[in-house]
Amino acid sequence: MTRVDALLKYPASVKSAIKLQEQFAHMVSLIPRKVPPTITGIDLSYSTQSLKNDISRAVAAAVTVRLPSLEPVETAIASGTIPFPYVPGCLGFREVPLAAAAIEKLDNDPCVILFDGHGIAHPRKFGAASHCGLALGIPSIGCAKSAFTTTQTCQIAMEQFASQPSWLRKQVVGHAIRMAEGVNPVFMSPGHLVDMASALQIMRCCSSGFRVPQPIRLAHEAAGREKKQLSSSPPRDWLDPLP
DNA sequence: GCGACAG
DNA sequence: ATCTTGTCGC
Repeated sequence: MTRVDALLKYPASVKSAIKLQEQFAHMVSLIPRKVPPTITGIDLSYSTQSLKNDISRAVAAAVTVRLPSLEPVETAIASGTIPFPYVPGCLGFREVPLAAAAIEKLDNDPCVILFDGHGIAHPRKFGAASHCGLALGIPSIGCAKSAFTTTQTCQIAMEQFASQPSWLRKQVVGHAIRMAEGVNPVFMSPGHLVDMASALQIMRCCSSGFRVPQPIRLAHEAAGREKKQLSSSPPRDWLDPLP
C-alpha cells in the first residue's frame, strides 16, 4: 500500500494546503475498475464544542460492506483532535488523517473507498475522496450531499439511478444521481484509481433504498454512536490511542 | 469587486 | 458538521 505521508499531515496554512492539492492532483489516475467484492464507507462525526479556534474533536468510522448484499462485514473507529479548520476546498486536510487512521485499523484493506465528500468534482480536481485514495493508494469514490463547484445542465428524472453529468469548466467531472426513486440526488465523482463509468456502476451497487448509499450510512451511524459514547467521558479519552 | 462555499 | 421533538405527508 503506497502511502503519501504529505497528505496525512495537517498543513501549517491553507496556502500550503492548496499548493499540495495543485501538486498532487496530477497524480490522480482514473482507470476502469470492476465491481469489487466489498466497499468501505467513510464518515466523520464532530463533537459539539470546539477546543479553540476551529480545533475540534471528532470520530472517524470505516465500515466495509459485502456486495451485493450490502451486509456490514467489518467496522473500525478512530478518534482524536483535529487541528485544521473547515475550509471549503480543503476538506481533505481536515478529515483524511483521522479517516486514514480508522481505515488502517481494519483487518482487511479496502477494495474501494466511498468517501462522504467530493472526488475530482473540486476546484483543483482534488476533493477529499481523491485525497484519501491517493494518500493510501486505494481506489476511491466521492459522494456528497450537495454540489460544490459543479453545475447540472438538465433536470434529473425521478426514478432510481436517474443521473445527469456534473460540469466544471466545460468538463464532466461527476454525476448527480438519485439513489432511490423520489429522493434528492447525491453528487458522485471519481476519487482515485476508478474511472467515471466504473464509479457510476459501483455507486448503483450501494443503494439500500435511501438517499445516502449504504456504506456511508453505516459509517455515519457508527461514527455517531462512538461520539455519543465518548462525549460522556473525559476529554482525554478522545485521544486515540490512549497514553 | 461581491457572493458563495463539500463536511 | 452541530444544537434538537414533534410533526406533516405518502
